[in-house]
Amino acid sequence: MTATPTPRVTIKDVAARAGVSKGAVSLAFNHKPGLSEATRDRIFRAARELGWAPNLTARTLAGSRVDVVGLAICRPARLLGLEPFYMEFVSGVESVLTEHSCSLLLRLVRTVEEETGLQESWWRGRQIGGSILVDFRADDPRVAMAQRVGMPVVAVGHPSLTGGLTSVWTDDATAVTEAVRYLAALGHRRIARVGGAAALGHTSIRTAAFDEAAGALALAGAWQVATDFSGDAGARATRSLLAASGADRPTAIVYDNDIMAVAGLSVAAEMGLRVPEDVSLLAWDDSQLCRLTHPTLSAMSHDVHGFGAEVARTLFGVIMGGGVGSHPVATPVLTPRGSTAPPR
Amino acid sequence: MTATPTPRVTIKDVAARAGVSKGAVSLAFNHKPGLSEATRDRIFRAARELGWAPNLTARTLAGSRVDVVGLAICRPARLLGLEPFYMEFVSGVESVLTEHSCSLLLRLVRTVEEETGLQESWWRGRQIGGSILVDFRADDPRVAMAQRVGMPVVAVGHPSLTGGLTSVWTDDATAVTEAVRYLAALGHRRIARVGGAAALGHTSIRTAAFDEAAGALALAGAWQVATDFSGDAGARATRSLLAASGADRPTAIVYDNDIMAVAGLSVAAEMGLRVPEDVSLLAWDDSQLCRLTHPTLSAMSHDVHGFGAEVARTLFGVIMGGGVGSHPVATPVLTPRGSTAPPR
DNA sequence: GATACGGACTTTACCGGTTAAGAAAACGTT
DNA sequence: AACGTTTTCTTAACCGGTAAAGTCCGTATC
Repeated sequence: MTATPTPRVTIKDVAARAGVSKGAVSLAFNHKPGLSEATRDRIFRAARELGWAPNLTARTLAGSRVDVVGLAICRPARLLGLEPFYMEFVSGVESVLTEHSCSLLLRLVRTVEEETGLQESWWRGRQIGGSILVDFRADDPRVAMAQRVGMPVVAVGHPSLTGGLTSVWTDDATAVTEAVRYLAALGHRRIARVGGAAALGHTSIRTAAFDEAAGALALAGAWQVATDFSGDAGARATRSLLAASGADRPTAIVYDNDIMAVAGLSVAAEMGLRVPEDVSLLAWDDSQLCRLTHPTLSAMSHDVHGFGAEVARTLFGVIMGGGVGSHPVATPVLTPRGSTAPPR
Repeated sequence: MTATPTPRVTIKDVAARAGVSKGAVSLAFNHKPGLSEATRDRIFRAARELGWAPNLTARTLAGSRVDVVGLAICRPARLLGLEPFYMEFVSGVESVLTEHSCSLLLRLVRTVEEETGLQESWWRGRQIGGSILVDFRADDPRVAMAQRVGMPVVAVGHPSLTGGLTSVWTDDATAVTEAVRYLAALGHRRIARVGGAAALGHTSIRTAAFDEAAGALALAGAWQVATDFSGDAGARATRSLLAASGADRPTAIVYDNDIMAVAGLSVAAEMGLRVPEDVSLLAWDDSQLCRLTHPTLSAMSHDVHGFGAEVARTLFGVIMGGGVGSHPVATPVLTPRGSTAPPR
């Protein structure tokens, strides 16, 4: 297997076998007019016999459409494996790509700058026909890059962050407000939020919305902590929030993803606090995980798979030259389960 | 953004600006000898000024190395999002690919046949320089295909399944035996195993090993159930196992992944059984999840991230023309936590 | 001063397709 | 029968690089 001499079959071989020119084979395989049914058949038969399929690299170079879309994720590799969100998002994206016989070019990067360079070189090198941009931050360099080089992209994030790019987003602000209102309606007056990475745009949006909601409801206590989305960070944050006593301790905590909520659940148990009697917990994203814990986790439920699919569909629209604009998708909907109740 | 005319900068432009031929630019960018330092500098300066980087598609077509590796996963998109295993595996693979400025071409497929065709066309089309094959089953068609076309691949699976392909695998049989012995040593005589998809090769290996271990230890009861790896299936299986009473009920359950173990934990709680007093649970893979539950989950711990990294390293070896053979990696190691104890 | 040689580039022929323009045969018209 | 149209294919020029072979030139050798 070391350097097995692979006898690559090319269009020339097929042409020779069918007794026609390269051009004819190309016409046949692209279903273009200008060939008789008879020759078309002969060509396809020859191709089948030789087991030939057009070389996509050459096809791409010659200027036709590229059937690969890019996705670069800017997060340490180790952390990524722990987050259900991305895998589910990717699976949603894939579900649509597959219908179009399109593949996903995936790459983990360390910084936004690295991603910006990568995306640009993917595009310039015709490696991709378009790209999905995620994890926007304020003044994101990818906005200008995409516009400068004219790369078809879909930005996953609020329009305020994604500039003039076509965007697909969920209304995080409204969802946060709803979460807080729900807990307040249950009677909670001291509410905390364990947020995600502070650098991310959607984190700031949620943070601002939380502050505003807390103010509007005149809560007696409102805390916010930033984390890196990991379960460990969620556990630490929960531990320090619950370590306080009396009026300094929140009676309800909202998490920015579900892995942290699971961690919070376990910290509460370990500290001898009952959920939801002593403290209410509310997760985000709502992967299957939330239904597997005991008590089950109430969550701001969000169809991440469907979200990914919608992003992919929108990208195809953009690549085809349409679908530009801002595409809000369904706001996460509150799904009460066993981890939220009125405070004692 | 619809169809922005992109002024693509090519090697010709750079050559013109530097006042040299295309060939010279190519030499400079591939760090090949035959150019004076002065021209080299001039070329790089010109390239920088024009913001040029070599077009990878063209470079690939011209016959140099391809910096993309393939991975097709044969599983319904929806299910994939739920499994921590793959995301962690992918993140491990990525961590090594990134070092080599290499990207991953990912695609979900429905059947092994579809994957076989896809992999072959990726290879023939020079879309990839090599590929990672996962989820082997008996008489897998990918083995013959890879050998026939001479595609560099690394097969993730036991050599008995992967034919003559270079393989990276963990010793599932030994691990299962160890898991059963451990539970038996704690005093358990009735042990169940909630396994994965029956069609997968490593599932059969584990199933056989469990049977053998159960026989060798002359257990009073040994059950095995096949699932689709989902938490729901794990919950169902657990519920039916624990519904029995007395001598028909297992006192310990081994799961084939951790999501099912988490589900099992919650089912036990819901049925009023205490873990580990009434029933011991043992997870597999051991993602972060196992440390986030309460009680924490004992597991056959397996560095999935490192496993992915090793697979990627091996693939690079194969692509370079070496590293052929069978590469066993560390056997999952038993990590006792809070979910296992002697039966009452 | 003719010969050989090595360094610095340029030329040119691919890689495997696509596609515009051209040519030969088949067809319909008057 | 002469002439314009189609239909059916072929030719040849790209796409943007790589790499082997060729050219030119300054210099060391005898």
